[in-house]
Amino acid sequence: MRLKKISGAVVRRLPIYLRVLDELARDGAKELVSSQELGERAGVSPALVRKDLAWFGEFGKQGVGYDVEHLRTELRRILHLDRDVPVALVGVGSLGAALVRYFRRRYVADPGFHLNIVVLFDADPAKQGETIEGVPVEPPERIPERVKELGIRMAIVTVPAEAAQSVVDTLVASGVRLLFNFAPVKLAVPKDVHIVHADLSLELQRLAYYLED
Amino acid sequence: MRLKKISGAVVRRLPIYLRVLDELARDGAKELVSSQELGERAGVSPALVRKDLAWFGEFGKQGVGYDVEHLRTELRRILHLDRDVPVALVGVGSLGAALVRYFRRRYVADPGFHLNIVVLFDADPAKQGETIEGVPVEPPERIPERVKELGIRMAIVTVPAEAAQSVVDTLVASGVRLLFNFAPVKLAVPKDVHIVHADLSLELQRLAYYLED
DNA sequence: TAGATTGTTAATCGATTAACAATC
DNA sequence: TAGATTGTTAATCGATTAACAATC
Repeated sequence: MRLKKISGAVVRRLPIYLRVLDELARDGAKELVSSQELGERAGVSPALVRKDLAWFGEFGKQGVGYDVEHLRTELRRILHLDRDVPVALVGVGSLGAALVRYFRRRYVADPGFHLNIVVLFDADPAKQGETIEGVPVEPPERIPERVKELGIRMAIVTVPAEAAQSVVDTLVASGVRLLFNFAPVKLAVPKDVHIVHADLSLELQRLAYYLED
Repeated sequence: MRLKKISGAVVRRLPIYLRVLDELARDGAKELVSSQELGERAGVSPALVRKDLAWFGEFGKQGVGYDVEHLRTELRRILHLDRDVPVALVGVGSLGAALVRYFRRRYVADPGFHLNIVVLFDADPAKQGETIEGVPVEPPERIPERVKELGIRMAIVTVPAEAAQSVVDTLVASGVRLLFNFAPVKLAVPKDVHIVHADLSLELQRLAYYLED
């Protein structure tokens, strides 16, 4: 039940807070954390930490701080990371394959990481039937069928730029609503579909701006 | 000569404009582009396009628009993408190797893409001496020496989280000022060092927020 | 109780949009 | 010239910070 629309800037910080809480829980030194310390570790001001969390409820105790375990549980719930989320990846080139390894290993090693790549798609027949980290590669024609079977609502797109829009259309038509796109193109999607762009070339180019002359 | 400090939000949009101009130049249909069309293709309002560009000079003609080739040249210059920029990559795991392939192929295929990965470093002796896309892998001990020899001011960091801070310290001490970091940690660096974080797990986790309940 | 820290409101800051005179 | 579009200023919007009463 979300009363107000939470801004993207706030949502972007939630996983950072969660990561800090995971570290605090792992080190186990303290059961409580203040907005001061949480902010310091997350790279955010204490006031903003309190304001961000207050959108979702009253998780702290005045004069005391936040209970690490409790806040962790709440943040996991808010982020829907309290249960497994099946994810598809389309485009098993070197970047796609690297991401499968990266996320699958994380999933296996970390019981708190509920994002699970369960199926891969690639148009290259030579790759179909292969597995990467135990996950099978299937032909793109099977996207609608498999997405429905597996209840997939999130997908990673690592196909070449020319193929991206058509792959995304198929994914969206099949019911996928959350996309993590690595193709260097602007994608057209319905308003209820969320896209995060990881445009690595743009990021590297933007760094070049800061080269001193 | 930069009179005002340009905000990060503006800098982030410059490579997007450049990409749109590259597309327009490739298609070759028009020599002129309006802030209206440039904005539409870049996903930005026309007013913001004009305001962003105006920070750097007067590139347009009233009543006419912007000359595609001229604006392209100017943006390349502003972004320091008018000449080759040598880049190092540290951490040749599957993600690092995938990025080398991705960026090297782009560099070879696209004469306008001046970001060139010229040296790789990895602590694994089994990888040292290997090459990826023709680029040699060397031991991290050689970072200071090679960075100086090659005049490197930009590096991509794809080492495990535990190793990231120490690698970054070495890079910075060797003269690197621009970092593209894929390790899921906050890094401490001097004020004159610029970091772009590509924290892929955080991005995927933030998408999960939008899973409907 | 006294000290600490939250949750929240008001003030500030910065970025985007609207509007329009200048001018091609 | 008339129409179009820039460059720029003022208005608006949204996000962050400062401040503090509430309260543990």
